Amino acid sequence: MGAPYYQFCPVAKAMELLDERWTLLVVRELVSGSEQFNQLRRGLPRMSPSLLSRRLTQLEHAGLLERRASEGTVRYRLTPAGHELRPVVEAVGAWGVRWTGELGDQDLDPQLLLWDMHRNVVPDVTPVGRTIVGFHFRDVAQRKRDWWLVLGPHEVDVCDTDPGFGTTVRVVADLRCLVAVWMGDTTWTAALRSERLVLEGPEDLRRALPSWFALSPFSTVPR
Amino acid sequence: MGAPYYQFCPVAKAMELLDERWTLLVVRELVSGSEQFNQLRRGLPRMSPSLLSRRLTQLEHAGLLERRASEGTVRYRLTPAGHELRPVVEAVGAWGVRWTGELGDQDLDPQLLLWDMHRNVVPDVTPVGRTIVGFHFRDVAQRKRDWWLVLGPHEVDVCDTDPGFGTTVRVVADLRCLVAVWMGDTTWTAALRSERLVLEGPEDLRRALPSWFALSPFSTVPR
DNA sequence: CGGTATCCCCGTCGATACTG
DNA sequence: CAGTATCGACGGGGATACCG
Repeated sequence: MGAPYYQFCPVAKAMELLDERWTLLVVRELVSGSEQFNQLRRGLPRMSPSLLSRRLTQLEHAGLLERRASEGTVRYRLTPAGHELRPVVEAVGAWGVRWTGELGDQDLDPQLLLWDMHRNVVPDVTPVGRTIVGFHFRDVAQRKRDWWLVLGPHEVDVCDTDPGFGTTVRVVADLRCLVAVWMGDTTWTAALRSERLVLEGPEDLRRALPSWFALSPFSTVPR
Repeated sequence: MGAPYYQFCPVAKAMELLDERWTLLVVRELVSGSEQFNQLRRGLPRMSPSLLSRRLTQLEHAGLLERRASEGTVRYRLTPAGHELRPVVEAVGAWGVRWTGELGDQDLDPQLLLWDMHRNVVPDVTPVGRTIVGFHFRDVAQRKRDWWLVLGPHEVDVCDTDPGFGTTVRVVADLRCLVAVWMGDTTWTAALRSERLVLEGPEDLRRALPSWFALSPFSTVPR
């Protein structure tokens, strides 16, 4: 599907598929649990829909995923072959954590952070009923400064406008700092102590909030 | 160095480097022990020298390898960061072995096979002194049909013309069959029994020859 | 929600030749 | 041995608009 290398080496044969731009990130999204087109888009905001569509078709033809339409929505699910790319994604990510260096400001996207966090809310640990977590990123441009996570009993939603239920707890932070916490480069505790991250709201909820989120799967990679 | 994804995800940051065409194959060659420019070229025959040069520069700037000139030759060596890509190469290759499907005729290059085999000759198992192993691929075009491996006491050379010392043992085979043996998709025994591979020469050497070569690192991947 | 349809540009890559 | 130099084509991908 990609350009051939004309080598029998399995690394070459695999990379004919995987070295095309965006491909492994699409796989990452699928491995992370996204199934619908627009879910994938939210995890890949800079990818054009036409290219996403093409990549999904390629992956389907390569036997890595199955496209299935049901109940008015289309779902993309990894096949066994696709699932076995998880170790590849993990190996690449683990290497990235260790050797990729400081993140540029360009890499710090609040939407991506919230999208990642929303998938990693720990059920049964969040308060009963609906909880609204507000986020305010002091160092980000106006338009992308404020976000909300609506933790419902059965699902979590990301909003870029006030959902209007009132905010239960508020996280005020430098985006870079919250990303560092999320990636495991620092801890909630250290971030709070440095005051680059502040929690606002009732004391018990402020104390509890860090436990509501599992960190990035790569936060445990030693560095 | 590659086009940015504008994501803080370590998979994305890593793939900015690794998703460019040829890059991971260059790393594979370095992991496999090649150090000099023209050694790398032999493992990447379809890659233009200018592109190889560019990739090496990129990898150097990314801190994955060190370029060192000594005694009139230039050597490229992986840094610790580069070495840690070995698990990535292995994961990609293991997936490739399992899910990449049948090889096309285009992928079967005798030169690459010989180059791979020459790096995996087991020392202390080959006969004392100089041994010449001839290869004749029945199903390959005239020009690339005959090859020789010169097993010396301290090095192994690949030749596409008769080195002229006389051939000790000769392997006559379908290229696809020998590749299958090399990749672990079949065994020397099965190949010999099927007569798609024939050994010519003194009986003791014919018996011993399979033990002279370690198979591809991916031959042990279960499938 | 789940995509197509264009359109154009720019950069990558491939091919080939050549050099210290 | 270890690369540069040059050049052209092509096609991947970004952007945007639009549709069922």
